[in-house]
Amino acid sequence: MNLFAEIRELVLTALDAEGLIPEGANRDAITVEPPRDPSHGDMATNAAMVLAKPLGRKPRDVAEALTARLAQDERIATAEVAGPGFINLRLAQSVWQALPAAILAQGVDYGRSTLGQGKRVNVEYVSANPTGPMHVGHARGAVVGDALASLLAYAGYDVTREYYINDGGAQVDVLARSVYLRYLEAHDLSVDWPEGSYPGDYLIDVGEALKAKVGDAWIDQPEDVWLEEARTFATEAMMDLIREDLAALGVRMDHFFSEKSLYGTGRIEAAIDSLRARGLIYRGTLEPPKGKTPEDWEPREQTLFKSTAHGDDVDRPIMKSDGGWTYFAPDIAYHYDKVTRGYDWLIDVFGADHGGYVKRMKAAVAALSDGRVPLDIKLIQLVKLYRNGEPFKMSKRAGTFVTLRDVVDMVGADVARFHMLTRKNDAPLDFDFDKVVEQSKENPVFYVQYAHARIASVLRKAPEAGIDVSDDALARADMALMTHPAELALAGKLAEWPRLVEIAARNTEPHRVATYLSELAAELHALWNRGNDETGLRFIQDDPATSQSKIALARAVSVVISAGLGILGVKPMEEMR
RNA sequence: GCUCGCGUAGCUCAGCUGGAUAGAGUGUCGGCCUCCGAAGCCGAAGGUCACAGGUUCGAAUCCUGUCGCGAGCGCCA
Repeated sequence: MNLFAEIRELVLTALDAEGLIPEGANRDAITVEPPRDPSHGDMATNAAMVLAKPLGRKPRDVAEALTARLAQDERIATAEVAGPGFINLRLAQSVWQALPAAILAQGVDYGRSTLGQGKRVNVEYVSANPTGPMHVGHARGAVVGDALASLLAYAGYDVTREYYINDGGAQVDVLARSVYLRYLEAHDLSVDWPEGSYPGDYLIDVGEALKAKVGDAWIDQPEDVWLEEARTFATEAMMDLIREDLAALGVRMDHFFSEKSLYGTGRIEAAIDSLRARGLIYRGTLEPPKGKTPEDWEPREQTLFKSTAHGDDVDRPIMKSDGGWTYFAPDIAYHYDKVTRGYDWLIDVFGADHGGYVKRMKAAVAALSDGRVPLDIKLIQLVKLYRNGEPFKMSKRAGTFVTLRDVVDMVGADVARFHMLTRKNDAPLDFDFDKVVEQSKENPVFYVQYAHARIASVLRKAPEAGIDVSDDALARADMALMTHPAELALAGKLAEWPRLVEIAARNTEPHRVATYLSELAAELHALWNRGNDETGLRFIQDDPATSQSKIALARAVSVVISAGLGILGVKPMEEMR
């Protein structure tokens, strides 16, 4: 149920009845939205201004004809022409009064949309290299990807959450060698750590586990004896670690896809052949990058993907001079796999440092799907850490490296998640360990939770006054008793929720949910405090029937907060003392 | 040099796929607890939406250019 969509249908019906939509007019351009200034009414439509030109009439003439027709509907209290041709609508009081009951009947599914029409979308996120525990930077990508997936599911898409394991490249060999050194240490042998290895403490346990598994069989043995097995052993251990980190943050994947599974199975070759069949693979020599030529640059013939055919700036190599694939080749194969699995839409959530790969990846998917499957890439900007307002310096060497687990241990998954969703993904994020747990209104996590807890407090207290506050009873409350403009305005805010969901989903911007929840919480707090002076606005009244009508409104607010927090992956709090 | 992102109140940021007088928090100043949770609320003050053009009924939003900040730029993922 979406009140804005309903009224928009009403407007379109009225326009048709008046014969005001000429052949070929763009109906999609006609909108019904909340006016920025509440004094303009509950909703406003631009219909007259959009249609004036194709009709060859003045906007105000069109508007007059439309308002006359709209005013006949019982849901419309007043319809007035304003400004350059806006039509401002005020809805009948009964429309707002009916909303809380409708929300209580649907529960957290109020706001669910059919926008996605069951289309299948694959959201790939995190995809951290399996070489160590996840750090804060990964955490933001994980949270944004996870919330985006939930948002799209809520908006009617069939969503798959997927993690691409980079277990095929050279960094996994480095990992395996590092684990081998820890294995030797587990046997009390002293070792040298070469430059570029992973000396992190987290590998000590892995070395011990390896010792328990193979005993002393690998001591003093050459790499070809142990490397392959150590690689498998190490990546599995790292993925266990990563899975635990994700679980601590409340992130659950539907599918883990192994890069390694693409090698030696013909799957990379198949993907490249698919491109070759389209005439997009060739041998050639690239120009050096303009302006800044690398010192060791020399012209070299390579196997290239003609990504420029689909919008890239230069063609990209897919094969190294030693005959091996570049990292780009398995990426192509992986996305080819996603395309062949029949998804209608692909979304990749990458760190901002991968910005240079956006165009080539889009080009690859466009080519492989013949433009059928859109690929959207969300780049996640850095997280800047603070402690009490002071920048928090991270250094792997000094051991002050902040892991995802550190963040969860210090502030909790809910606080971390909400805070990381208060900003657009392409804006840097300040994360202050002290401020995010502060209990004040400058902390949006707290502010929203506090609103929910206050309502829960009312629901606990009301039965003492003999008021039945079960959802069933509240849904049957006599809402005609809820008449104060401040209350009707709050119901109006609840009416925006389904619309907000669709806007956020269309823009793939889960942070809009967090913004909306802050606004909703602010209106609840405002109404609450008005009750200090105007006792008639308190939720608990002497008359049980009046109480029920007001509590039904409050309960509807908490339902919407729960629904919104659910998308963000945050648990609503019943009390905060 | 090229590509992408960003530039909105002193500070941190929202801003509805183009709408009316651009909004919050914070900071400054002034109010509100005998009262459902004051961890909150109300009010005042604060703006050349980086700059210059363009598109149209209408631009913070779309296009072009300029400036500033960040990231990336052939066998590393």
